[in-house]
Amino acid sequence: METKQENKKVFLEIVKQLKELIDKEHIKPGDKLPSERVLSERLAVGRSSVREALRSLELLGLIETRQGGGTFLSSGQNIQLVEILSSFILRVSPSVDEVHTTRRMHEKEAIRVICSDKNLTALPVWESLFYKIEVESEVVRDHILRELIIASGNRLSLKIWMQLAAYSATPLKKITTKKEKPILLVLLKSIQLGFKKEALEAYEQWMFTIKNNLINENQSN
Amino acid sequence: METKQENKKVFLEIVKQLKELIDKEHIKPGDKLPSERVLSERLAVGRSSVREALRSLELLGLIETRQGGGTFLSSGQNIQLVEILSSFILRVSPSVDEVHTTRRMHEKEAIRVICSDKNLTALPVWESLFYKIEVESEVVRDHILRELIIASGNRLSLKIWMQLAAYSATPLKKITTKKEKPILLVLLKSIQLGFKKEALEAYEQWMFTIKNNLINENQSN
DNA sequence: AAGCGTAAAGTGGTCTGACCACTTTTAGTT
DNA sequence: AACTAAAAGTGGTCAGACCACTTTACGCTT
Repeated sequence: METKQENKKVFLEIVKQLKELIDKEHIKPGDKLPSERVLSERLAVGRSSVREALRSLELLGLIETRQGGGTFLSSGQNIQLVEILSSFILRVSPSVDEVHTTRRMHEKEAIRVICSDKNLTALPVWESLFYKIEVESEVVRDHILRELIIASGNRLSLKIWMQLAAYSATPLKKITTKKEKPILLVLLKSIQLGFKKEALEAYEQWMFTIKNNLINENQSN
Repeated sequence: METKQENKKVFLEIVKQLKELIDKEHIKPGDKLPSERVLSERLAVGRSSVREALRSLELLGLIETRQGGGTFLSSGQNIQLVEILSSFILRVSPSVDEVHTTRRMHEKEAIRVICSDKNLTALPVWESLFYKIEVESEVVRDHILRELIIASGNRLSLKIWMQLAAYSATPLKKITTKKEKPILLVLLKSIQLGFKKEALEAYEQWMFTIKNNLINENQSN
């Protein structure tokens, strides 16, 4: 009677136990999971139930399966997710513009958070980026943005952003020295000083520059 | 030899066919899907394969299952997704604070977008909310926030927000007349006038009030 | 004829065993 | 030591059997 709370579906319970097993056995992305038959024995459930759980995780892109080989903890991204979710839930796949707007939202918020926290503005990564931009000049844009969001400390936001970034791949990935470089330096310097307003302005300028670059690219084609 | 491209896994193929079936038969959210046995016959596959596909979609929250009742196309939210995804990918489930911060981010951005667009500030829904708050006083907070994001026009942001909102269910769902009401009226009025700064300030005040309410609630226990 | 209660049918939940296709390992031969 | 073929391991799929639960249908009572 009192066990009604625990009366979850078995395959969901397996998903949960699978996660615990991964943690406990220190299975890392790319590593092999126990075979279906072994799992079914260890968890004392039927193989079909194990398969239902594994198939679910596969659709989510969390594991990869090779027939005859085994089941492996996934390492990379999972593009199917976005596609399936959007085709089922939204019924209309999100427009390019929506993805773009949403990822920009997360980036701007990261800047706001960082500028408001002295511990974050003093992070060594800003010096590092400074150096890379000024000397190497071969920095990928998304890398900088990623660092911003990582620094903001919101891992959930980072995860969402990575999904969006993977979805809206930018044609021009690396910075163009001429115009972008000075703007980026202003952005980073503003961040280091905690100048929120200035940082956001530089960010907007940066996005504007990127946009113009894209237009020029398209025209030359 | 040339069929190697189509050599997809059966359960993925079923997921695809299931989607087509839903479209073709005009199955709407809440409607019942054919039974597992029927599906297995119609698609000429084993019932276990059908189940693997259905269980996958269930984990995604796209369908709901009632034992003895049937399988239904999901209508509402799906909590599990965020939880499972984050627990597997992030390896650390997002803290309550992260979920909270992220959903607030989307709410604030919606306010910014709305205030910057005359077409949006003039939306009839603001009058409607105005009326509900002032007269009925029984409005659910999340409902107001949801309208904000809907109005902002970013369906993707809305989708993400709904996930987060479902995850961080607020104990106090309805507005408390005494303190919140005037703040909310300021918020809505500011939006109608396109006063971005004032609207955001009112929003922050609102969140502050809610936070205080929660603290008081906890103390009285 | 209407209402009710029970039996039957329908449906998801789970397990078992079997077979196939493919990969990895093992063992044996050269 | 290198190569090859057999064996073991593993995922992929199917069929059948029960169980627990819900919905439907039927027959009885009123």
